[in-house]
Amino acid sequence: MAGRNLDGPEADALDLGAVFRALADEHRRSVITELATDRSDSERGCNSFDLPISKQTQTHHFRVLREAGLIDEIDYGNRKGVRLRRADIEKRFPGLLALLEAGPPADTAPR
Amino acid sequence: MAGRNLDGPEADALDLGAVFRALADEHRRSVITELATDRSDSERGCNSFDLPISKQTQTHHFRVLREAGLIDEIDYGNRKGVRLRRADIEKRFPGLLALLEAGPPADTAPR
DNA sequence: ACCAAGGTACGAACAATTTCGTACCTCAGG
DNA sequence: CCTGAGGTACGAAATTGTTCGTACCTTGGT
Repeated sequence: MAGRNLDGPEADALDLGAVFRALADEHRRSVITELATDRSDSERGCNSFDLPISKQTQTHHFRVLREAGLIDEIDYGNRKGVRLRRADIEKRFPGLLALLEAGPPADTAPR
Repeated sequence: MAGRNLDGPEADALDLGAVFRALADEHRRSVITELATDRSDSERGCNSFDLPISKQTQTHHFRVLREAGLIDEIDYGNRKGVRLRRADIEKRFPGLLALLEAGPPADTAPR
């Protein structure tokens, strides 16, 4: 079965406020950072991120990410797939994903 | 008298989480967007943004922006100046400020 | 010395967010 | 058909964030 896409906003309707609010949470930002780092943009399982939070809370966070337009969620009934909306994000907010990769505190510059 | 700079984080220590949390609020984002749009980077008075909130709340928001490293606050005693830390932001998170100018919902594409 | 304007400190009220418990749904595999 | 794994719905508790009232500080002007 092909799995049905749960709907988020159109590419042109991505709202910077919603995106920043979504990325303000550490758990959600770590998910997007991980997705952004994988240049193959392959679909990931929802539980492949091992977040240190309950599954109910994960449901909440993935919903926030989808409603912000950052990910697609594919519903297979008893499991769920996640895919980064890289093209849409890059079109609307070019460079945003690159920031996430540059995000971690500068431990890379030990003077 | 020259005014004393209130201290925020070093340029290298800017944290993406703190920055996103700071920009997640509409009032704070509007301030940074306004500063980012002005390429002269001149110092602004704190009350030149006419935010629809009380001055106590403004104090709170400007403090959040300073602690995130986005602005410098210059204390003159009975009034305060604000300046965007453009160079530091661009160094640590290149392209971030450009996103703010591209931020408003796409009303510019009426098909 | 006084006052008004701009700003801060502290604290409380209010609102939003994060988290999880309980109960339930869906599908794959015996 | 039963069970287990993965996921959602709903609601409540806890945490965090926003807002402002009251009181106070600082400086420039009168």
